[in-house]
Amino acid sequence: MSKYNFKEIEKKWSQRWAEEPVNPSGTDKPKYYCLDMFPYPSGNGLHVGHWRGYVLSDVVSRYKLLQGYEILHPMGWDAFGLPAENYAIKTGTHPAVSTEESIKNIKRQVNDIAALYDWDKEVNTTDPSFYKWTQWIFVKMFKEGLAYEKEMPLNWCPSCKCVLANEEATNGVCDRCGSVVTKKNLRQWMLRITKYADRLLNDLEGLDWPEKVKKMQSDWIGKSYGAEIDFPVEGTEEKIKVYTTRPDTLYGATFMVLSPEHPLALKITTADNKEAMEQYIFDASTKSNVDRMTDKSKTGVFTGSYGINPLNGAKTPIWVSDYVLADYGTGAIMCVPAHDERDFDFAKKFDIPIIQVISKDGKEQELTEAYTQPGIMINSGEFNGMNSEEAKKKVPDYMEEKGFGKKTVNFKLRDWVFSRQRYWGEPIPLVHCEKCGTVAVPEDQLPVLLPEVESYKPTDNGESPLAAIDEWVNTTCPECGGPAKRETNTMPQWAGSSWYFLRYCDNHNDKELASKEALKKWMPVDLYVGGIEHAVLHLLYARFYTKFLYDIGVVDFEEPFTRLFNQGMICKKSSKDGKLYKMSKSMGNVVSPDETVDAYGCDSLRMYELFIGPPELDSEWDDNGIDGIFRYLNKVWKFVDEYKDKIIEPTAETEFARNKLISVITQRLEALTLNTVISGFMEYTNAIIANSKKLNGVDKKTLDDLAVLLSPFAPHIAEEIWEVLGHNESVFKQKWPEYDESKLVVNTVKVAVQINGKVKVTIEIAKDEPKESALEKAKQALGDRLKGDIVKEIYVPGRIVNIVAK
RNA sequence: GCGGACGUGGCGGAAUUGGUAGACGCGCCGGACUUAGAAUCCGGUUCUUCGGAGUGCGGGUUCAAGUCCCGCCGUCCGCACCA
Repeated sequence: MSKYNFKEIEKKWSQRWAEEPVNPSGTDKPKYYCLDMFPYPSGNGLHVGHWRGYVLSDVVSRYKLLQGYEILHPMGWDAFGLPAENYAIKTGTHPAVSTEESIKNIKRQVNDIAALYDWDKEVNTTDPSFYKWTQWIFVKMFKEGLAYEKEMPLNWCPSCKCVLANEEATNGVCDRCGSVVTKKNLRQWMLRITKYADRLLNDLEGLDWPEKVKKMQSDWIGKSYGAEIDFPVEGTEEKIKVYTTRPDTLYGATFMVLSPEHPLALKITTADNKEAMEQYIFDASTKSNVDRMTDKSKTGVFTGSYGINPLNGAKTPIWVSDYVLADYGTGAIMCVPAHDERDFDFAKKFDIPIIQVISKDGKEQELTEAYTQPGIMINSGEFNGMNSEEAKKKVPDYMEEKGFGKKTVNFKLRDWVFSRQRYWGEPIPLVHCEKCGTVAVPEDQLPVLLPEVESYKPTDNGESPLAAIDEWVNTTCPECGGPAKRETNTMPQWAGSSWYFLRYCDNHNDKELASKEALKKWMPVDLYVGGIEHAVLHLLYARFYTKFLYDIGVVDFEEPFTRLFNQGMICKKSSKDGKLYKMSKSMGNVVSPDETVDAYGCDSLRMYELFIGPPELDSEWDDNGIDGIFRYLNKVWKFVDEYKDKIIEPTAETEFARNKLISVITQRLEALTLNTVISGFMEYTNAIIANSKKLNGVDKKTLDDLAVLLSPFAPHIAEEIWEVLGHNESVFKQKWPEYDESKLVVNTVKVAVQINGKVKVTIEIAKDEPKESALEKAKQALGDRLKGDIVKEIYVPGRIVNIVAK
């Protein structure tokens, strides 16, 4: 008897597939585009956690292949970024060199997965033939007025020495390195993503994405409906525009607050408050995001001026406080302490009057905290007695009529800070000319190549290392031919990944980013698999890019990713403190796929990656867990070896087992409950083996179908078994087996018999046993355990008998 | 603070969506084979005082609840003064 020699089998088939790909391109079959989020080619290589998503997407790809689709399942490298650059600073190695080495190593590891990747379709964001088009898209955005330069206080990471987009600085820390982000006033390139806010929000609805991700995006976009209202400043010509979502509370406004950055903050401050105000504004400007967020105690300084409430003429003191954000709404608010928690805190601290204007029952109460619920309007002149939800609509109408304000919409989403002060990124293809201003590099001169530099070190003054290369910086203006200087900032890491999925469709094209036909054939992506960490960043940017390319007629769809799947992480107990962490070098809990493949083979690792737990949840790596899979594959191997020459005609029971296996695997695979697919394999191959023992043989169809069903999961052993069964053509040229529902019908079923809902015995009866006789048999089986008067009898055919007795 | 998800044996996890809780696997226990071990195979494995009890805790709806409702407790995730 031959042994399951996985090393030999896997070597044999990986060579065979390299010679003759099982997924030929250019067919007229329907398409299926299954995409992995492409990795950053880190020098650390892959661990078994990285495999998880790649195995999942490959299983789906191979399943679709067997269902008759032509598959696009590509892989590439998101290779710009800081680790290679930091390594260059330390060692002097050019990032391009270390990146290439990392790619070579990771590619070797990725090949171990035995995914369907067609390396002819590979993309690399740092390849000039790729970033030419990254720059081209930027030029298009620039020409459409979507890219603009602006000086403003920005998130600055003191460790990366680089500005960060809002999305990269959540919780006030740098997304990449965890350093506390500070503010720095800098002139930077911005992308007008806010122009797309409504579309980015509305189009979420039609996507087959995890609800969690959709919610994170819609929260990030943060649309709110409200009103802008003008408060004249008493004794001046100035007006302060405030934004509020609670116009119904306008009668309760007892003070106003400007953000420290508000242009009027100092201007309307009276002489005796000036010094304190200057100090406060200065302190606020040096406060980090983290401090501003974690310390929620209210501080502020009175300007000495008053605003006039346009609705009732009330005089409201104007304060300056850092709890009001400069870049949201108008940077100024009207404050209603009775109905807003933050305003309540502030009013209590600075002893400002609190006027209740909404009440639960229409009566005024002693408020110990802000009342934020809807209710009945009080103390509100002509609006008294009205429901506050109605007043929310009526007050803005009234204000509009009187010319005091208007209804508006606001978003939390900010424009995208797009320039970075680092070396290893795409140069922004712009030229600054004294005569012509800022000019885009003509499209036929792209790409603007990244030049060689002497030092990769970032500077503290917010300048890119590129700024030091005079011969590169100094150029001629493409418009007037006069002297000009190149833009020295580079693009953020996200630029290439915002459109790379388009390039896979037609990666050798040097005329366009991809041809219309290729895009039409493959896009949009049918299934996109990757980690939840990109819920907002990459996925939001990619959607924005796609919508822009749609608007300029490059693509004919508005959403790039039809279905999204976020796989969970694989964790392992740390050797340091015994607690569960995601795999990382620093926690000492990394399991290398190289060693695992060496010990158990690729097929076992692939199946264990799926078996480890529900694919969308984090799972714990168990060093012994893979043994169970390895035993299973050995068992299958032995079974085929033993029975391949003992072929019998199918019987009702072999047909039942075969059809059951097909139905279970297919249904669970469709639902992507892949952990239960594997347990389904174990359960029903056991049934098949038991049958075969009993009948001393197996029918041919069962063996064949088992090989085909197994092939997306354990491609090598499936292919080998398929050959052993006497077939010449690859198993991947076969059709996914279909099951016959009628073969799954059983005549007798085991039914639980309950007394008062507690199971006492089980009986075997006909599937469609009539109620009368089912109850009769149930009572018989219960015998004298059934006591008291029968109150009710329930019979669910095929399921349960329940007798209620008192 | 606000929002969301989750809580099932020693462990990872199943449960046809209200119908026999613990599938499948790990681990463990026993047996076979073996000089012995490894591997393999077979059997057992929620607890139990053998009456029963049991899906974080307490209530509720129902003939029937892991599943639905209400209230707690705990864990994880997202957002974080967005007016």
